[in-house]
Amino acid sequence: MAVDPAYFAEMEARIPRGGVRTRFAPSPTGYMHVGNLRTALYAWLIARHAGGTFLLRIEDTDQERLVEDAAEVIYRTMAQCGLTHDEGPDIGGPVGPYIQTQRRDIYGRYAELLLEKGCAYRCFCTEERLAEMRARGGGKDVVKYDRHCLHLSEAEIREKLDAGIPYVIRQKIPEGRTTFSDVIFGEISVDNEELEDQILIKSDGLPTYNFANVIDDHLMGITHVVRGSEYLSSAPKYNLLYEAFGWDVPVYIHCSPVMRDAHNKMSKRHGDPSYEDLIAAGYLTEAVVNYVSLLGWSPGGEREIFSLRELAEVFDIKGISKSPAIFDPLKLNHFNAEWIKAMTPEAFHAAAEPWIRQSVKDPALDTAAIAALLQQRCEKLSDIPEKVDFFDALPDYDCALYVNKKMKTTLENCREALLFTLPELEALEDWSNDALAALLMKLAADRELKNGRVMWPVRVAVSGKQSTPGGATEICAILGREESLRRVRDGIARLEAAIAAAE
RNA sequence: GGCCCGGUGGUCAAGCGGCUAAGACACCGCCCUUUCACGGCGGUAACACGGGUUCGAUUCCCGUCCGGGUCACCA
Repeated sequence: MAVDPAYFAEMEARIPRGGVRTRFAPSPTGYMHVGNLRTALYAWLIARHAGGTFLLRIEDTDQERLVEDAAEVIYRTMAQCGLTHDEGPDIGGPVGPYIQTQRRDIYGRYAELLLEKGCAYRCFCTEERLAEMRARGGGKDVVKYDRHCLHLSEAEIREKLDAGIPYVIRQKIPEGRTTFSDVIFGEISVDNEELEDQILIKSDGLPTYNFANVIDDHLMGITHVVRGSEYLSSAPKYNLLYEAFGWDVPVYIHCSPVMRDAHNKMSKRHGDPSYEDLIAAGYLTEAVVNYVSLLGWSPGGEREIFSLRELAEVFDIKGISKSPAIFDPLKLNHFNAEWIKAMTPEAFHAAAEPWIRQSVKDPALDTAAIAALLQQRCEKLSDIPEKVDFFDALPDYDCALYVNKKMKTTLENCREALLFTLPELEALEDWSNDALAALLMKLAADRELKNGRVMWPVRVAVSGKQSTPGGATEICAILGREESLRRVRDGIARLEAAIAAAE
């Protein structure tokens, strides 16, 4: 039971020194929400900006909440976002293992060390006794552990140990006041009276998050700890632990949460989107990363569009804000639209094609040409199917669509326009957008009409929709001669029926 | 409830004692235009409140209010 100094010396020797080291340490719940992604992103950016090391560690000490294959989602999300790690469970590294359940004996050893230093003690209290203690806690809402086991004698401890009574190891909080420093929040100081003798090692022998975190961050040489602000209140306890071990305290960066609205954090429970949900909803990874980076951080200038690489260049911890940020899907839409517009036509076509094909089944239709019309007009890829459904099949539209005040169109003049346009279209040899446009504009000019007087009825006839990506001629060019002419004739028939019905 | 933290337009935010208080999204209007978009131009809209400190407070201090976090053998 005596601690072995050589063991600790060896562990210390493994710690990489010099250079920035950050980590992302999720617990595998099978869900990577936007807040998690942002935390990972900031940790990654801090490391990359400094030319340091970024590592991934899986915190799976809660046996009751284990989710099958949950780590896969994390690996996948990180990889897709470009948040590459230099060390981690899948690729190893100098301070492994990187999965907490595989480090079990490490925590045990360090807990023993604390025991020997007199900074921790064994507690044999049962759940029942604890519950009782809280129950008779008087009028207080919250009751700290009463240190019932703090003063057990060696003999008593021995006796209980021999009897096989389960126990936990608790941190012994000293008297006084603890002050710690956070890059974002500055100096924070609390009275140790507020701190409980928290459990370090659970009765199942596994460490609590709080303990494992301190041990791992130290043994893995983490220089900058990035985590959510919900850990701000336990930071003093961490400091006390570092002090007890005689270790240097890392730089703390506590980030305020990403909110779904003014009162609630983004959460799985509320159905808020995970990274993968956003991708499935038609968002681009670049846009998500870009937008998320700006939720609670500002580069200072007026520029907002940044690639991951550019973010790594300009990222500065000082730009992280103290207050929570509400996730605004509308603004994400804007970033997505910007990233879509920035794509090459080829890249956009590749990304858009599956979405186009959701509603455009006819293999003869040119998805590249359709994509070209779409690129400036969609915010999310998921906007696409609804916008292009008319290519496949003309919807059963209402002739009221033909009447447009701004275009000065009526049922009658639309019928007239289609009637004089139809034979010209039938005679047109070059069925390209340019030729179609030249023809229709000439037809309008010959009659001293605004282009819209001809374009509008043709566009309505070939699309059957109020608005479309692309105008009359672009749609005709994509539909092809036969289908376009068929739809124009159909339009004439519909107009005649509508006019007859009106009379 | 105790303790900790926060509070600039609807949202994200710049600001760090002296500004007509940036910019972006959203919204509205105009222009462009073969629809819708894109683009261009313009507009509405904010320092939670009350005390100090100061020649001068959005900026510093105190209080109030509001909001968040935390007080587990969860992370």
